[in-house]
Parts: sequence; C-alpha cells; structure tokens
Amino acid sequence: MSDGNCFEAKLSHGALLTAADREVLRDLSVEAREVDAHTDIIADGDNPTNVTVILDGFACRYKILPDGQRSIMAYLLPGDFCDLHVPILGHMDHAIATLSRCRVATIDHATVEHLLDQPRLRQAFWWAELVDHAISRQWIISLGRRTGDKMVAHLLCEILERLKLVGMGQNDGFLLPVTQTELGDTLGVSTVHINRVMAQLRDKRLIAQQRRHVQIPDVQALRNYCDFDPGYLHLG
Amino acid sequence: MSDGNCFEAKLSHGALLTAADREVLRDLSVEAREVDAHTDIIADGDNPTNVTVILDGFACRYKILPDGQRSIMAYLLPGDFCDLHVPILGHMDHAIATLSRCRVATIDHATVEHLLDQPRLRQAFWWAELVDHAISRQWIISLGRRTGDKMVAHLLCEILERLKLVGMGQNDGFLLPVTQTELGDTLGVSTVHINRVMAQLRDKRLIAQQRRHVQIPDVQALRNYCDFDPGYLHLG
DNA sequence: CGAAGTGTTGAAGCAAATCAATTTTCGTGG
DNA sequence: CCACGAAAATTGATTTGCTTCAACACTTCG
Repeated sequence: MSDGNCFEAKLSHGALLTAADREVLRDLSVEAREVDAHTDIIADGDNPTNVTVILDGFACRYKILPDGQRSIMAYLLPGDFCDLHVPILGHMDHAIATLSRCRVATIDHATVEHLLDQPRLRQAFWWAELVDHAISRQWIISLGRRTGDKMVAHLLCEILERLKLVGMGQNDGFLLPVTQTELGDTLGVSTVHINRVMAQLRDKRLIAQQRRHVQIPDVQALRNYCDFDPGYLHLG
Repeated sequence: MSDGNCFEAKLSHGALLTAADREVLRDLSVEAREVDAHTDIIADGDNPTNVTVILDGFACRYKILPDGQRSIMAYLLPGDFCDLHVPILGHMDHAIATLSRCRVATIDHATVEHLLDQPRLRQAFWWAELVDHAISRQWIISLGRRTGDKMVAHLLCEILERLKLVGMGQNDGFLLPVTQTELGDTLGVSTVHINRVMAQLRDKRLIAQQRRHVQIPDVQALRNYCDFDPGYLHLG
C-alpha cells in the first residue's frame, strides 16, 4: 500500500511534468517521518515554517468549536498537501491531525518558493489546491442537500477515486482508517446515525465491510445511488 | 454603494501592492457590463475563455442536483473572482448566477497570465483564491455543526465583514439581495425554517430588517451568538 | 486478562421538513 | 396612479429524520 511516489503520482495529473520535474518531487519524499495515529501534525493558529505532505495514511483538517464540538472539514490522503496555503495566508485557521499512522514529508518554505518558480510545478501545485477547493464545494453540497446514506456513499466514492489516483485503491476496495465517530464529525450527524446508515448500505449490498476494510462490489451502483459524478476531481 | 475600485480594494489586502499594481487593477474594471438579476454568468460545464470579476452586486456559485434540488455553495461579492480556477482546472464544475443586478468585468486568459507573471499580483490573486477556500471550510462547519439560527447569524457576520473589506458595509447594515428561498438553498434548510429563524433573530434584537436591508445593532452581540471569529478571512 | 475504545441496538424526544393557506410586496401595464 | 398578477414572506398543523440517552457486545492491546 505504501508508495513513496504518491506525491509525484498525484501532481502528474495537474500538469505535464518532465522527467526532471518528477525527479525533483520524488527527492522531496526522501526525508519522511512517521507520525502516530490521532496526533496533531499542525495546530490551529500555527504558522509553520515548512509545508507538510502526506505520503501514506489518512489525516484530516478539523476545528474544535467553542462548545467542544469537532468538525472535520477535509480528509488528507497520500499525495495531499497539508498547508500549502500558509506561506500566503500567514497562519492556520484550523488544525490537522492524523487519523491513522502516517508517513509525512516536510518541505521548507524557501524550497517551496523555489519550486513555484518553475511554471509546470507551479501549475501542478495550484491544481492540487484548486481540486481541494472543488472537493470542499462538493462537501458543502452533501452537507446541505444529501441525506445521511447518500452522504456516506458519496464520501466513499470520492475516497476510492482519490486513492486510485495515487495507485492505492485496488480491486474496488480500500482500508478506511476512520471510526464511526469521526465519520459523524465529518458529515455532521451522530455516531448512532452513521452506524444505522452504514448498516443500510450493507443491507442494500452497496458496500461490504470487514473491520475497517471497505469493499464496493459494484462501483457504478454506488455511484448511481448517490449521484456521484467524478468530474469535480478534474482528473482529465 | 457602487465603487469601481472594490477589485483593487480587495486585492490590496492580499499583498503589498505598488501604486502601479493598483493602477493596473483599476484599468481592468473600465470595461464593465451590467447583468440582470437572476441570470447565469457562467454555466455548469463551461470552459470560458476569460475570467469574470464582480464589481457590484451579489452573485453565487450553485449547482442543480439530478433530483432538481439547488445547492448554493458560495456568495460572490464585489471584488470577488468568479472563475480564476478555470485556466487550470479546464472546466466549471458548477454554475454562477447573479442574485441581484450586477456590474461585472471580464479579463481574458492571456491578460491573466500576464498579470500572474508579476509576483505581487500573483500573490494577491492566490490570496483571494485561498480566502475563498477558507470561507468554504467555514461553510462546511456551519452546515455540519451549527443550528439554523447560528448558521444565519454566522453568514450575516461574514457578509458584513466581506462588504466592509471593499468599503461597502456602512454603519453595521447592508443590503442583502437574497430571498429566503435562496438562503434556504444556501444553508440546506427549508424556506419555512429560514423564515422562522429570521424572526427569532429579530425577536432577540440581534438583527433588524427593513425589506432587504439588514441592520445589526450590536455586531459584537451577533458575533458572540454564533461564535463568529473573523480570523478565517485572513485580513491582517 | 482487564480496560478502553469502537460498534450495535432500542426507546423517547426534538429540530426541522412538509403540507397548506394567507398576507405582503413587487413589477408591469393600462 | 391604480389594478392586477406573480413572487416573496409569514403562519399553523402535522410528520419525520435524526438526536439523545442508555445499555450492551465486540475488538484491540498493554
């Protein structure tokens, strides 16, 4: 499952990179470190001096509200930037934590600046940011207009597609290292409701589960169920 | 209310622009056109050959779902880009329509490329995109974790702040050219519920309304009510 | 092996949806 | 300037998707 080139694999979809460009991206993944599950990578309000990339595992953007509620507003999968926006925005307006154990790489801001001087890499980096925004817009649609079962189905379709993008979603199944409580904090519903909705999807044979391993026996059926249209991921 | 320099005013917050930079931005606003209320500016799936900027009025990003529901996922206020992402993403994954009558300017892609060659303007443009994304993340929090009354309050606080940013939110009041049906499609609740929630906010003296004109007698009180923290707008 | 975290299930309650009707506002033309 | 029709706002009654509370089973791991 672990693949040091997922960063390169992802960004290759955002621009026509040369062999040299790819080499540069691969080199950035060399100095990686491991982070335990359920650990903050970047705290709310931080002004980190480098940019972090997820190389393996699942992480999330989240915010704790004054009343103690947690809102998870994005999943970060292998190949995803955590905080490419900090050099421009100045500080984090949310926190980032691992969901599973992760392997991450860090790139200092000076190096990022240098990479952004190269037109193809600049386009690839901004493509990644713009796709993240497109994903956020889809989450707004889900939260506003889809019922619990359709929200879960749509999220699973999205994760499968994003994992396949970096060569990790094999045989229409994947490891989803996310608890039902975390899914609830993502989709704005209670843990109990997530549990019942997952049971519904299993009953309808739209998904199968062995522990944390999710299988989708008929991807098209699940897509039809929640009107999933992968166009917003802008992969070609 | 109408001010040809709102584009310049907004982008000035994203980078330290020179007088020459500001001049360039002002010149782009010269060839503006008017668009009637409730008219599409850009259709879903389009691949426009220029970038549109709102100079006056309210517009929105929206998508019509297969079952006919409409989801409004962003408001575009004076100074906001409609589709700066299209040159990189290739096509629109949603549509953009006016809410009120708008004055808009268009910049062809070649000119955008030229502007992006200048480091300060490039930073300002990307700052605008990144703030838009930060706003989307806040909407995800609202939709997932706030009740109807807090969602409306938070949205009003945000709009006030964004209008003041371009010199348009005077005396803690502003014109909100948005129907209750549109607010419902924005916040994922029914028109009836929006109506009752607005009545609650009036009863609590958190807002006052004369037709479409919203007044906020005590901004801090409204902010406290919905835990509005303007940090995500990254204005300082 | 025991404790903590996670998943599952039932029952009761509530926020918001839906359905339906009425009033108010707005735009347009006579 | 008023009349008229359409759009928007308002209100009441009923229904429902989801929450909350509570209990219990399963899994994981030190």
